[in-house]
Amino acid sequence: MARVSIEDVANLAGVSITTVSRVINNKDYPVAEKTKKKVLKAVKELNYFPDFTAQNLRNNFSNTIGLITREISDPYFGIIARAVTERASYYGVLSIVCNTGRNPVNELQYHDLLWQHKVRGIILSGGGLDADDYRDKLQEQIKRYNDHGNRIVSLAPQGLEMPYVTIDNRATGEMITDYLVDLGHRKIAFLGGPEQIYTASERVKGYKLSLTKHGLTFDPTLLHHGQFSWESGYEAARRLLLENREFSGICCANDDIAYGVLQALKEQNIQVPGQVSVISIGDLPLSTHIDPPLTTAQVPLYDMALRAVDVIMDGSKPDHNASLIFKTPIVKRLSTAPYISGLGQG
Amino acid sequence: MARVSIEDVANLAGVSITTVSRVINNKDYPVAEKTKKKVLKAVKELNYFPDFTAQNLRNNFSNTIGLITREISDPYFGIIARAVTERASYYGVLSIVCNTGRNPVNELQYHDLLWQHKVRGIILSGGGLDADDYRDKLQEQIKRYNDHGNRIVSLAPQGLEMPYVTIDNRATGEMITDYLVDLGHRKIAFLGGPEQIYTASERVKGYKLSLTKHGLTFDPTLLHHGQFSWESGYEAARRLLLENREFSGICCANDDIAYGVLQALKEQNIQVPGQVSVISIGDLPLSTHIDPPLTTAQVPLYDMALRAVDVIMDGSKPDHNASLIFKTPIVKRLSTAPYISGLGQG
DNA sequence: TTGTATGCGTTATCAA
DNA sequence: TTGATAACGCATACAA
Repeated sequence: MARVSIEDVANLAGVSITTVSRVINNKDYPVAEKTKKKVLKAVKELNYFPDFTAQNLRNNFSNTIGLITREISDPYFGIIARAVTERASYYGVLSIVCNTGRNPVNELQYHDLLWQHKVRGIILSGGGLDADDYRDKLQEQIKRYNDHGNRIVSLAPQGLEMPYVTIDNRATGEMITDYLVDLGHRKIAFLGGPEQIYTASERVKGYKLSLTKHGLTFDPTLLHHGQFSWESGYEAARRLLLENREFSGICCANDDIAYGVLQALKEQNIQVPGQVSVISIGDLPLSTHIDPPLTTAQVPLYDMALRAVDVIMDGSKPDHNASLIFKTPIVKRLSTAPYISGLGQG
Repeated sequence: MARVSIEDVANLAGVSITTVSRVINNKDYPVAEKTKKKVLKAVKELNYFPDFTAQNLRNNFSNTIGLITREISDPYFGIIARAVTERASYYGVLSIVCNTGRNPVNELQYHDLLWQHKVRGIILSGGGLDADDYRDKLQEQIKRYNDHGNRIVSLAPQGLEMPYVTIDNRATGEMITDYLVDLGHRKIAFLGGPEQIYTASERVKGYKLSLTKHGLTFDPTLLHHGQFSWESGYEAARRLLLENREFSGICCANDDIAYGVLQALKEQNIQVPGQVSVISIGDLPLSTHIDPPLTTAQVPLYDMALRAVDVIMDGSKPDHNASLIFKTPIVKRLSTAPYISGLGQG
C-alpha cells in the first residue's frame, strides 16, 4: 500500500500539486479561500502528511539535529537529552541520539552518519578527549559543518575553536575547594575524573589553584584520577582510608563520584559531615535524595542544553559563535560543615 | 559550498554514476577490479558520503528507527535508550528519540512526525494509557504501520494487538508478594504506580492474587496508588507510618518508589530489613548501591530493548508478531529478611 | 562489464 | 490566483 502523496491530495482537491504545497507550507501565499478549503479538506480526508525524506532532499537540510552522548543511561546525559529533545520539538525538528558508550571510535563514526543525514547541527555533550586523531577528525568535522552553514555546539570544552555552551570548569573546581577551605578545612582530597578528559583536568587545576591561593601545600597522595563513576569514588575513598591519609574534606569532580564516597565512608562508620565534609560538582536529582543530601556546585545542564539547541536553530543571532558560560552556584546541603577534626595519622 | 555528490565522484573517476552506486552499495555486483579501484579512490579523495535524504526518498524507507520514551533522564528509559541506540548502530540505522515528558499529546504528535520520517519502526517504552482517544490514535498508527510493512513494538503492555517484548507484570507483582509471604510476612503493603497505566494495575493485580492464594485478606489501607517516583514512595511510606498501619513488608511497583520508601523509613529510624522488609520491581543500577541494597525482581530492560530492535529490523523472522515475554528473576539483596515482628498497632 | 534514463515526493521558478 | 516543470541525489530497470 502506497503512502498518500501530495499528488493524491491534488487530484482529490482538483488542483495542482503546486497549490497544495502552497496551502500547506507557504501560509501567507495568496490562495483563494475556496481553493484553500478544498485542499485542506482533501488533506484531512486522506490523512496526508508531507514526506520528510522528500522535503529534506529538496531543502538540502533535514529537519533533525544530532545529539552525541557518552552514556545515555547516566542521568547526566539523560538530562541533556531531555532538554535537547524538548527544545528540538519546539523548533519542529527531531533529535537523533547517538550514544557512544564512551568509545571515541563510535563518536567519530556518528559524525559521518549525522553528516549524511544532513542534520541542522550537532550537540556534543561529553568533554574533549586529549587524543590527536580524535581531535583532528573533530576539527575536520567542524570545518565541514561551518562550510555548509550548520553548526556543532559543545556542552563541554573540546580544546577547539567552536561554539560552546558550558561552564568554567577550572573556576568551579576552585570554587568547591574554596568552599571547604572557608569552612576551615586544611587537608582536602580531590577525586577527579579521567586525566585525558579536558573537563576533568580543568577541575583539578582549579583545586590546585585554590590550595595555592590559600597557602596550602598540594599533597599528591590526596589527589586521585579515576572515572566519573560511583565505583571510582567508592574505590578512591576506600583507598584514602586504607592508606590512613590525613584529611577532613573531599572534593569530588562530579556527583557520581561523591555518591560512591558517601557509601564508602558510611561503611566505615565515618560521619559526614561530622568527621569529613564532602562536596562535588553537578547537582543531579539524586543529590537531594542521597543521605546526607549533597552540597554541590550546580551545573545547570538542562538550561545549557536548551540553549545549545537555540544556537543551532537560531544561527542568525549575532552571538551564535560566541561561548556561553553558565554560572555554577554552590547548593548548600548537609554533606559539608565547619572543620572540627579530621581523619588519619592520629 | 555544495556537498559532494555521486556525480562528482563519477566525474572524477571517469565513470557513470551507476557504476559508482554499484561499487558503493551493491558489493557483489560485478564491476571490473580496475574500475572499482578508480571509484574508491575518487570517493576517498572527495571524502564522499551518500546523501541519506536522497537514499531514503528513493528507497521509500529511511535508515532510522524511532524510540518513544516518557522521561529520558530517568535511568529506566535511559537504559532502554542505550540498548536501542547500540543495536540500531549494529543494523546501520540511527535512532530518533522522542521524549514525551509523560504528556500523551506529545506522544501522539511524535507518531505522526516519525511517520513522516519514514522510520523503519517505532519502539514504545512506556506502559499503555487507559484513555480512549489515546488508544484509538495508537491503534490507527499501528494499522498504518502494518499496512506499510513496518512495525511498532512495545516494551510494555498497551492493551492492543501488536508485537511486544515485555515481562509478565501480573506474575511479577505476584512473585514479589509471594517472596515476602514465604519469608513469613503477613501484613504486606503495596505501593503502586498510576492507576491508569496498564503496567501498574497489572502489578497490583498480582499482589492481590498472591494474597488470596495464601489466604491473606486484602487490606485496602495497605494499598497505595501514586507515581513511579522517589517522591511518591517517600510520601506513601510516610503516610503508612503516620497512620500507624500494621505491616512488616512493603512491595514497591518499581525501584524509584522503593528508594523513597527506604529514605522515609531511615528518617524514622526503622530498620530495614530488621523491622520492615522492602522489595520492588526493576533492578536499576542504583539498587545495588543504595543502602541497604535492594531485593528486587529484575526487569532485563537492556536485553528487552535490544530484542525490540531486532523485531523491527528482522521482520522476516517468523516470530516477528509474537510476543516475547522475559523472565523477572528476583535478585536477593539486603532489604528483605524473614519476619520477626512488624510495625504499627502495637 | 558499463551506461542511459526514469522516478521517488517535494519546493521553487517561471509563465500564464 | 493558479499551474507546468525543473531540480534535489540516488538506485535500478533496461539497454548496450
